[in-house]
Amino acid sequence: MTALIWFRDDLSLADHAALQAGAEEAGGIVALYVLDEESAETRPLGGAARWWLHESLSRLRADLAALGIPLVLRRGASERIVAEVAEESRATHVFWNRRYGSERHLDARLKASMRERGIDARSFRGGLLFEPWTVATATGTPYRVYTPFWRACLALPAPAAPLPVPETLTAAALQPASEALDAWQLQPTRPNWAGGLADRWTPGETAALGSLDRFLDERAPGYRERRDFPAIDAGSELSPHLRWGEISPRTVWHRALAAATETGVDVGTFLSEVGWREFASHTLFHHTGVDRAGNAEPGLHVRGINPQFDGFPWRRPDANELAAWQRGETGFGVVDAGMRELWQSGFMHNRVRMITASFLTKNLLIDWRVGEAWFWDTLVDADAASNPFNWQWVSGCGADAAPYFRVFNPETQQHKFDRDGGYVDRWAPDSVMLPQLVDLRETRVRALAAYESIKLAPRERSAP
DNA sequence: TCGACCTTCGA
DNA sequence: CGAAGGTCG
Repeated sequence: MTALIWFRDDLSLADHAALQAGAEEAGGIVALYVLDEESAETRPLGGAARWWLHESLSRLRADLAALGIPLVLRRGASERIVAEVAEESRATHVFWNRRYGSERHLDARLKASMRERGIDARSFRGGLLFEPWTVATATGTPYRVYTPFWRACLALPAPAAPLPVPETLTAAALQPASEALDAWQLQPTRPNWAGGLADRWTPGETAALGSLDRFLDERAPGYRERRDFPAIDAGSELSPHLRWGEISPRTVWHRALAAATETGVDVGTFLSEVGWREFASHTLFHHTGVDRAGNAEPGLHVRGINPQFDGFPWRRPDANELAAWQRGETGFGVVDAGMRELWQSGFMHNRVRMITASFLTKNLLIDWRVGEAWFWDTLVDADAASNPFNWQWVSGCGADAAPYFRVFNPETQQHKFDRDGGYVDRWAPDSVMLPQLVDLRETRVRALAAYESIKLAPRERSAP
């Protein structure tokens, strides 16, 4: 009896339901990771995510090796590879933890074809606190507004306690050959880029737990008051670890509540941020397919949730403007600091993400998907649900009827949240010398007019 | 049905 | 303090 455990967005040994089931039910384990850049349902990884994946896989491989289990690495279309590896190892069981985006359709097909061959193929709870089909309004529809969504989640039975790392694992006798991790060339070729990522981040399960503990010990007490100021390191920095399932949200949830009980610290605001991650994934689950394809335009990978915005008069991206935004050379300090923090470290402070996104979509009037694609490529925490969701939220074309007239003013924001200039000085001290790319007042008026145009006559607009 | 409400605001 | 318009119960 051999269980093939297919690792995907769950690169950990703790709270891994599929691995736990394999340890309990089968005599031997085969651990597999598939780099799938072929299937239509998977979105090709961005550069920063590829770097993270390389590091995370090498740590998972070491952690598994310490328990006597090799990690088999294969590249190709998931359905073909999993079938091949199951065959090569004479697997009787194939177990995995659920995914909730478009990939779940691929998973469903694979499960059916495995079962046809008499293999016990099963999926287990994945990287969410609540299964998306358990959260709905009184009329059974998906929530479109965050606050009632999260209230409903909190009224559900608490998420299951995280599972421990299995105490004993036995390697299956037949271990299929693995490709070499280095041969996948996940590391960026651009000199120095990976250096900036490595300076700030340590991927892997051990580091993830360390970040959570440090956050709960040191940062949670002041989190609510300090989190909006980008010059202060007030966040948990857990987002890339959650993205790859190096830590599960159930572990975060239960440890946070334990800390609250122990020390009385308020973790409500922090868990509510985990709630936003949850909301994005649930929303994507209910708008199946928007995370993939459907775009004629090259480089844009996602569709919008709200069809009313299909005819929105975005300006054709001016190459100079777009480059100035990407490089952090707009002449607006907090925008430039944010964009350079992103490029140099693979991350951007949450509030600054909103400011830079508002600047691109409102002041430059460039399609949110252009910015989404840049963030996808450069963020270590780039997530197929959260990234498009948050871009649409900021640009006012998400599921909720957002107040589109709410245009962030980067100067006002900088004055409010970086008054002492700590953040701008750290990342873009020369920004003050640069000419400002746009007139904030004129471009604000222009954006409001554009939004007005689809509101008044959504059907009269011709397709772009 | 209807009223309270909507993460992150600009002026 | 006003800026829409939809969501939710």
